[in-house]
Amino acid sequence: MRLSTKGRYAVTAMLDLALNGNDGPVTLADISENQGISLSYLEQLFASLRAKGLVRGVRGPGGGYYLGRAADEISVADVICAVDEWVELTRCNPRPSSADIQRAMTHSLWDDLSQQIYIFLTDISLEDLVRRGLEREDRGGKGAKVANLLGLNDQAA
Amino acid sequence: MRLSTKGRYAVTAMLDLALNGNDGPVTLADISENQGISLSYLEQLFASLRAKGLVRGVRGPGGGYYLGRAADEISVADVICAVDEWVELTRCNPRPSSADIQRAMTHSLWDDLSQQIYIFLTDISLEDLVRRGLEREDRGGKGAKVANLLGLNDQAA
DNA sequence: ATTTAACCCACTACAGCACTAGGTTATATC
DNA sequence: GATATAACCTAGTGCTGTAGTGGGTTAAAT
Repeated sequence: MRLSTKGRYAVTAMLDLALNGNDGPVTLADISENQGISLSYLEQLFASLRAKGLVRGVRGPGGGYYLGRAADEISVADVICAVDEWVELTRCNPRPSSADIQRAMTHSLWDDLSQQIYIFLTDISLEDLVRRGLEREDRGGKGAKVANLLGLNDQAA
Repeated sequence: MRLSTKGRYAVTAMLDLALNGNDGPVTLADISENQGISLSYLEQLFASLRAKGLVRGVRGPGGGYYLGRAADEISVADVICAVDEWVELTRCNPRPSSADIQRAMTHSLWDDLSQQIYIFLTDISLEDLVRRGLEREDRGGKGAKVANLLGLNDQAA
């Protein structure tokens, strides 16, 4: 398991789709402006996402991207794995020294942890994130929350 | 939250200390050989770990490193945060456009997730990892497990 | 026919990872 | 006290992956 800015970009872009995909497809140009990511970099990310069936592209004018499945059927782990492609080769020496054995020990313990993180992220869907975010908007609605996020409550917006 | 090979190196090195720290301090030279990490890189990592009090160095011959606290008092999050130092700057524009607002939305959702992962890793101690690993050695003891890890069960070791 | 926007490919600037190579200090041993 | 050990420190460097630029082509709507 790996967790980098690349994964974050992918997840936030997917959240963008989840939030705005209801009224037609979302263009990469929109996401690029929303998220402040370059268009071509997004194209690379979405090529990976598309290969895993996580998004569906619609060509031509009025086109863009939809989520490939329902938001509650796409886990955070799905998205991160799609763009990160870790191969994690644990090569085994034919004649292991005691150092090799130590390495295998700690490495296997790390793998356990990695597996636990993976399972954890598998259980969180895009829908979960969106709903949990919306739940905190009891008072004031979406605008107030965003304004609060931006630290705008005491100034003009 | 960030999760890279650097964090993995730090955690496996700390696990090395947890496993071998009972009979005297562990030298970085040992860890370097065990884990296949360069000595100087380990020194850099341990400088960070030392700064956070996660390890305690003993100088001179027979010296090395101990864990700074008991293994059940050191979480995986502690270790990863010590070496990764993510600053995560979320700058706010004085006059936010609708794109800024979209960005703040998805960014805050990501932060929620990041927070959840952090809490998750805070609840896992080095002791947990070691014990959980040892628990699977019911049959055959440590040697058999390691041999199995190395795929050695059918060949000479 | 033209425009839109997905889709594709090659190349490049940059940051952080991991290493190399030199030091200096503290301490145990002879 | 001389010596060896191993922590501790600093500067520099190659490498890998990130993120971007700049060109394309294809499919579909107008």
